[in-house]
Parts: sequence; structure tokens; C-alpha cells
Amino acid sequence: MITEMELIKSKLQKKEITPTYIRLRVLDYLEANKVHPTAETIYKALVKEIPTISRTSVYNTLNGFLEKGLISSIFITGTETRFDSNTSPHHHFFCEKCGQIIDLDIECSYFKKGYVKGHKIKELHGYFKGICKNCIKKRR
Amino acid sequence: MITEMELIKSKLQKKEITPTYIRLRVLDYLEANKVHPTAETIYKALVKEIPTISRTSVYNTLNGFLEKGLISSIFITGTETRFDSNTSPHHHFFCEKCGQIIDLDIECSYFKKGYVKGHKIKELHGYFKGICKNCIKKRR
DNA sequence: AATATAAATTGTAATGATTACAGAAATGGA
DNA sequence: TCCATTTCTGTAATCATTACAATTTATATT
Repeated sequence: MITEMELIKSKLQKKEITPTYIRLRVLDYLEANKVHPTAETIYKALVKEIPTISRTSVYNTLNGFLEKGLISSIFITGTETRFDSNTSPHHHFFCEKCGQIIDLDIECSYFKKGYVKGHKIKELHGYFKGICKNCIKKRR
Repeated sequence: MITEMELIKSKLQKKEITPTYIRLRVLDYLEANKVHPTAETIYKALVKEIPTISRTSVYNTLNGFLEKGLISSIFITGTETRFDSNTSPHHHFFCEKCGQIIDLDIECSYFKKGYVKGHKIKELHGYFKGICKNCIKKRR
């Protein structure tokens, strides 16, 4: 039987990232909290259990993961970067009411083709702003 | 015959923004330079001709325009906000080689419908990263 | 196990874009 | 002209993120 942490460890190794304790915990946090947290959110959550962890280590770790393509990052709010353990190209929905960022499993024909108007596409970044399904219900 | 500045002035008035000299010049700059400049770029360009202008005024002016829906802003590079006098929903292409941000006149079926997966859409933000048409040519 | 070497982590200071704020200047009536 | 309001300016503050040097930890070698 494989433990959760062993699974996380193998994910790091697959991307040739030395699996240190901090790296395990940061990736574990991202996999367990798919709400697109900020570096600060991750730091605050981890420092409770790892009192010696530094903010810089969280940033370094996340940047390392990004470089190796283990995670992705999104800018939506305009102030902070948010992180996502999901690296497959997908869209997001930002709810103006509750602030939630929801993953959207939708397709983009241009991305599938690999080109738009003659430009070669490498990355897709798409998000909508509006009122989420849940907040529409609540208003009634 | 209507001068360019009179046209800019009427655009401000249509959005109920008092047309001051700085506001005229900022909007004029955005209309003449459709390359999605940053606040700093606009400031540096304008300060050459209006030596008394302050950076804060440029920021205030741009934020005022944004609130009134006269311009739009995009966040692509991760460091600075870029401004666009084009407020109709459209996509962008960011070239990793030359750093250019190109407007894309393409359609999004979800945006047209007004909803994605039950969430009400108010704004569309879409951009691709890759190598632009021009830079592909140059490489040969 | 001890040592040497490299890698990872930490804490503080710096950076850079943006905003807050208070005072100065300009504007538009009465 | 005087007053009130709006606009503009300049400096200081803020906040996320990065730079960097010092410390700690891990790894390999003897």
C-alpha cells in the first residue's frame, strides 16, 4: 500500500525535483487544496505545523515547481499570484461575490489547433469574471 | 472640422468624466499607442511634454477611466498592469520573444451565451502565450 | 564516523508597482 | 473677487515578491 506522501514524493521525482520535506508539504498542500491559494496562504497554513518554515522557502519552492512544470500559476485578482497543481490547460471563473476561483473544464478551438492568426500558441490563459452558480442561488 | 482633441474630449464627456488637460492627454496617448502600455510608459511619454505631470496623476487618471469603463486593463506579464483603450471584449497574444501584446479578434462561444457551466459571465479575459507570427519568420 | 562538498533553507533587506494622503493649484460659480 | 469644489502633485507607505548572505542540512568519500 502506497501512502499519500509516497505518491507526492514520486510526483516530485518524476519531474527531477529532489523531494525534501518542505517540497513534499508544499505540493501536498496544493494537491489537497485545489482552491488556487496564494503563496501567503500556503505559508500560513504550513507554518502552523512546520514552525521553522520561511516565507522565502515557500516562494522558492513554488518557483521551482513552476520552472519544472509541476504546477501552474494564474493572475486574476491583480494583486497576487495564485497557484494550481493542475497543469493541464484549463479556464477559470472568478466570482466577484464570493471571491472563489472555479476550474472550468471547457475547450478552446484555437488552443487545440496550436495557432491563432498565425501565432504559435504555447500557453492558454483564460478566465471569466462574474457571479458563480452558487451566489446566483443565494440572491433569490 | 473636428480636431482629434475634440474627439477625445467628447469621449470623456460621454462617460461623464470632466475633460481636464491631463485626462485628455492620457486618453489621447492610449488611443494613439495601442500597444497596451504600462502606467510608467505613459508617464514617461507624457512627462516629456508636460514636465509638471506626476506619476500619481497618471495612475489616478487611469483608475478613473477604468471605473467609468472608458478603458480596460490586462495583467499578463505578472509584474505590471497594462492599459487598453479598447473596451470591447477581446483576446490577447503575448509573444515570449519580442514581448509584444497583440490584439486578437476572435470569438468565444461561452461569452456570447453569457453563461459557462451555470455561472453568469460579466467579463472575459483571455490570452495566449507563445511566439508571434513575426518572430516565427525572423527565426528562419 | 568524520570530513568535505553541495544543496536547501532561513531571515533580512531590497525592489518595484501601486496607493494613501495631505497640501498646492486650478476651476467654476455666486 | 471670494469661496467651495475638484484636480493635481509629491512624498511616504504598502504589499507581494525577490536578492542575497549566512546558516543548516543532506550527500558522498575516505
